[in-house]
Amino acid sequence: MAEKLERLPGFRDFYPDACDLRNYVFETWRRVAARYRFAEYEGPILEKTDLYRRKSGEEITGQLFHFVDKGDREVAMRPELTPTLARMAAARQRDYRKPMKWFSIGPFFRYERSSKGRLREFYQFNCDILGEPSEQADAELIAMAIEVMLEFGFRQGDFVIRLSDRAAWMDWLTERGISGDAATEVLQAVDKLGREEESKTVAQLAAAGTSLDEVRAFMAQTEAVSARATAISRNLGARGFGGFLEWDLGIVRGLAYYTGTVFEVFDIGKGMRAVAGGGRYDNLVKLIGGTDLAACGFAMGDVVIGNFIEETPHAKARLEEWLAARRSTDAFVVVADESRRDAALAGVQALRQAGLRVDYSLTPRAVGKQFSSAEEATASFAVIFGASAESVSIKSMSDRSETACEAGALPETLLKLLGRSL
RNA sequence: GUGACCGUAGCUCAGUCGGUAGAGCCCCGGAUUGUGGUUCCGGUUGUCGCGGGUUCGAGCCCCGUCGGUCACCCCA
Repeated sequence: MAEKLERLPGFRDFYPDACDLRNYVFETWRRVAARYRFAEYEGPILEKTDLYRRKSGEEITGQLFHFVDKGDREVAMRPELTPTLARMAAARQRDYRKPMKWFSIGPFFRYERSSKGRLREFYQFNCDILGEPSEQADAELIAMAIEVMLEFGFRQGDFVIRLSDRAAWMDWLTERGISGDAATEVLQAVDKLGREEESKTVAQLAAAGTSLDEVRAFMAQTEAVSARATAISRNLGARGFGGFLEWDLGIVRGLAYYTGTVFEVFDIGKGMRAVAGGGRYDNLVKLIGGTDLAACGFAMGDVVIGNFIEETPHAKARLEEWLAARRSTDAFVVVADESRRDAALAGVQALRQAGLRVDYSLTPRAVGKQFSSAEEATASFAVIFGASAESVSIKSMSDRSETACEAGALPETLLKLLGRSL
C-alpha cells in the first residue's frame, strides 16, 4: 500500500511563480547590500544543538528541528543565523578589518505551528555590523533597512521604523534598584502594554517596585531618552530618513539578547506586523565565541515581506515589472518548413551565443501554434525559417512588420532591430 | 500548546431532502498542411484528505485522525 508522499507541514514547494517571487526578493536584498558595501557570507544549515542552548536556554529545543546524527551528535537545523555568525566572527575576527559589514541570505527552520507569515521553512536576509560599538553603526543598519523597503517600492505611509533603546531601560531600572527577575517583569509588562488588561499591568509593575505612571513618564521621552538615541535620530535625519522614525520605548523585542538599540520595520497598513527586526547585541559574540566583539544587526524574512509586497499595489507593480522583464523572450524561432529544421537550429544557437533569449518548438507544430507560443513567451520577434532556402524572415510581434535577412546575418540584424549591438 | 472554521479534478468552486459526482479555468488535440491575442468543437484527470461508525444506501450525518487557514501563546 503506497502511502501518499506529501510535503511536510510548513515546508514549501517553490513552483516557478513562487520561485520567481523568491528570486525577486533575494535579488533586491543583494542589490541593496552591495550598495551599502556589505560582504556576503554563509554558514552551515545544521549546527550543534548546544549553540542554540547557549544563547537561548533549554526551552529553545521545543522549537527546533533537532535530532541525534549517526555520530551521536545532537544537531539542529538552524532557526536563526546570529549564533552561527557569532561563532564565525569570534573565530576569525582578527582576519577582518573593522567594522565588519556582513550579510547573508539563506533558509531557516523552526518547529512550530505555522500561521500567517510564519512557516517552518523560511528565508532570511541577515545584515550585521561587527566590531563597531558606536551607535553610528546602528543608524547605518536602520538606513539600510529603510532603503530595502524603498527598493521594494514601499513609500512613506506604508511602513515606519519603530525603535527603542534597551540600554536606557536598563539604566532607568538600575536607578530604581530594580534588577534580575523584577527587571524582566517590568520589561515584559511594557512589551504587553495595550494588549494586556491595565489592571494586570498595574499590579505587575507595582510588584516590581514601580508604577504605570512612572513607566509612561519614562516612555514619553522618545529620542531624548539617551545620547545614543538622539545621535541615531540625527544621523537618519541627515540622510533624509527622519520621517520614517517613530521612537517607541514600548518596543522591547522579546527580551532577547539585545543590549542597546532595538528596532523593527513595521507595516502600518492593515497588516500591523513587524516585517523586519534587529538591534545591538554587544555580549553575544563573547558568550558564544569567547571574544569580545560589539555587534548589531537585523533580519528580514521572505514570507512576511512577500505578503506585504503582494498586498501593496505600488510594490506589486514593481514586482510585476521585474517579472515581465525576466520572462520576456527576444526571439521565437518558427520552423515553418521542416526541411529547414537544421538551419533553424543553427540560427537558434547563433542567436543564443550572441546573448539573446531565444526559444522555439522542440518538435514539429503547425505554424499557427508556433506563433501562439511566441505570443505566450512575450517574444519581441519571430524568426521564420520557411521554404525559401538561405533566407529567413524576422517579424516584429508588435507591429507585424517583416524584415528579410540572410541566415548568416541573423544575429547582427536581430540585434540591430532590438536596438542593441554585439 | 489552546480554540474556531475548512478539506470535492492540476487550480477556483457547485453538489438540493442521504440515492455511487459537476461547472469554469488551465492543459492537450482539432477547425487551420506557411503566419498571432478572438471564436467554435473535442479530450484527459477524482480512493469526494484518511480511518471507522450509523444506514438498504454517505461527498452529505456521527466519532477519530491528518492537513490547511485564522486568533491566542511564542516570536531568536
